[in-house]
Amino acid sequence: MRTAKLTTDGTITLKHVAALAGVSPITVSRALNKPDTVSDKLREKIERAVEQLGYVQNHVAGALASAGSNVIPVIVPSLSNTVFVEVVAGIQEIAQKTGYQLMLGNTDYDLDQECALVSTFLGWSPPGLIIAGMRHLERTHTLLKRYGKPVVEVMEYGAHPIDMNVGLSHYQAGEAMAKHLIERGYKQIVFVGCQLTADYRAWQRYKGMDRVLAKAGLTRRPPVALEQTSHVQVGGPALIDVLATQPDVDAIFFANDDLAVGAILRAQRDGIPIPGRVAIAGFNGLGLAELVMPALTTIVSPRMEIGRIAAQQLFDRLAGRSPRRRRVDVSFELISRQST
Amino acid sequence: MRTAKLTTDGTITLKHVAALAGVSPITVSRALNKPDTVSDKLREKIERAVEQLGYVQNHVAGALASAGSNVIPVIVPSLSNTVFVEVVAGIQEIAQKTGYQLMLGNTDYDLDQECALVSTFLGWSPPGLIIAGMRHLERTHTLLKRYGKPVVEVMEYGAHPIDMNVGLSHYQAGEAMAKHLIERGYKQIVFVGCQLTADYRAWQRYKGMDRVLAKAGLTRRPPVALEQTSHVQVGGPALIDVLATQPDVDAIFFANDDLAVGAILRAQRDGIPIPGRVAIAGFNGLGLAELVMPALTTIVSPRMEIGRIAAQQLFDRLAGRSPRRRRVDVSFELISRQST
DNA sequence: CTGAAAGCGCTTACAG
DNA sequence: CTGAAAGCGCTTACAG
Repeated sequence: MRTAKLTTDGTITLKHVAALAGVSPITVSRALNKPDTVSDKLREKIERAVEQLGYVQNHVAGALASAGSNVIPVIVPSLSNTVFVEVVAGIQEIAQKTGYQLMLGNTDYDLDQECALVSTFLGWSPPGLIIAGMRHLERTHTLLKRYGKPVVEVMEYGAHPIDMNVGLSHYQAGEAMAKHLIERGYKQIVFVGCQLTADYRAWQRYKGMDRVLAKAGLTRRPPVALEQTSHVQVGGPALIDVLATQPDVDAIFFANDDLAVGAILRAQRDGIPIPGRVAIAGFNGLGLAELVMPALTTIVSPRMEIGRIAAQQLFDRLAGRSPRRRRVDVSFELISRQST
Repeated sequence: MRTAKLTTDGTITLKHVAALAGVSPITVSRALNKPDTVSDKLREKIERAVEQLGYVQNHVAGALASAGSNVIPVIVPSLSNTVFVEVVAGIQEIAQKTGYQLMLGNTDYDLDQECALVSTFLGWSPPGLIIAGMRHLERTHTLLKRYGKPVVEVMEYGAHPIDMNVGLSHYQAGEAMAKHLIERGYKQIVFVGCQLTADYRAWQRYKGMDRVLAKAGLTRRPPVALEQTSHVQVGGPALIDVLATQPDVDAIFFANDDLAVGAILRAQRDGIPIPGRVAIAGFNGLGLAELVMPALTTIVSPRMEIGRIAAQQLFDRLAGRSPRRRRVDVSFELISRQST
């Protein structure tokens, strides 16, 4: 028997509102969820009752009864990387506008963790889900496939999405930067990144670069894979280290702008001429890239836009509109500046 | 009648698992939620059944039945500001460890939006809630008070928290920086920030600074309040503008490091000597601050730590432990570098 | 250690 | 436009 408890904890429910307004709970539910289906007079009376009692709708009960909620899980590998935060911000922007809420999961680049998160999140019967990346455990894949509701995989653009996909080809981005560096006359090019095993998108950029170097018959160096988490502080020491251990290197393609900016600031401090001694390129297109000296050559990825499009695709589907394209390549732009 | 639907959409429920394992649904529920209370034999049988059917627990139903969930709403004013993201990351770190999920809300510095978010979030019967800031609408305040579960207000440290509070005094931070600048011999000091009406924590820093200037008998200038969103790109133009319109200014206290770093990079580009022509100070303690030239004097706020402590306090309370202190002043550290 | 009953607070068809 | 009944899928006491 819970009746006693109900009386005790004083939760205000639909029934209370209904009683005060002198209507049935059903009518209250309708007045709240589909205002048009209720006469003006009743609606006003109900709104007053809601106000007076300070009634807060119980979405848990609502979700159970209607087998659906308006909470969208978003799963990303990291929050310390601006890139994912910006994607989340883009999703947020659209979600909030459309009346959806976000549930945030962070995998820390761990696929088991990702699987656990997906499983938990699906238990909330979300109307859809957004997840970063296209590499998942078999089990994660199965869960999402069987789930049967809209899923958007974001960040990279790939061949076999679970459902929908918004991103860019990191492989092509790597190719583009390699071509740029070769055009500028650099011949001894090395890739420097952090945690390249986990951050396989950075790895894809390396592979793209490597392919172009191979085709051009240039020296192919193994990537410099740093252990630390990527951070602006890491770029400087990495630069010094590369110059010491591989003195013939004439260009460094950093996995992201944070590292590259760190390297440029360090070079400036130490009086290492960029690009005279070594050229430096980044990836992401942070605002900072054009402010440092020399300004940084980088590839701009439209992160907010990825978030916005992903959310839009999801909500289009939820609204019954089928999105124009199931897969969206947002592409990228190489911006050549003084650092190369 | 929903039975038909159940059969149709093929959702796998506790009942299905129970049937396959040859036990009652209650036992399955227990095996999943309180494994110790079930005999090993049954538990294994049940786990196999779960695996075989690919059963995903329905948390919505669970939350309704037990009147509680493990999803914690976190409400912040912005996601484009690193500061809040870091707090969220800190919360995440602890939450994930403890088996809680985060529900993310973004108010865009709008108190009405904040109120709407609180109301919606409370409808999910969360076990607690974390919210940035201590200034809310009356209605928001009432909702949270009446809610009766743990609430942590983060970012600033203040006098009358709704429940718990973790942060630092921005007023004191402003005072500290003003004292530092005065000690260094600067006399014409101005505060520059973005959207100071909405970002009232920045405003508090200004007020703290202003108080110290007043006490020292120095010129009190109105703060330069920029309209744009705060961003590293905004700092440079702001610097140029201040030097042009208030040429006697000898020190600028920027509302945050992004602006200050932007200013320093611009000064470098334009050959404006820092701190010779004008001293520059920031707030936050970003990694970047010590890399620019000259290195930036700033105040370090322990953002991740705020998130961690807030989450810890919340979970302590949820676990029945009363946290050591209801209010935590995480304080700050002024780091004096070459820019002042 | 295991199970039958009741209930969580809503919404969804179905009538009127 | 409004309402009575049934049910969403779980968990919480209470027995055994």
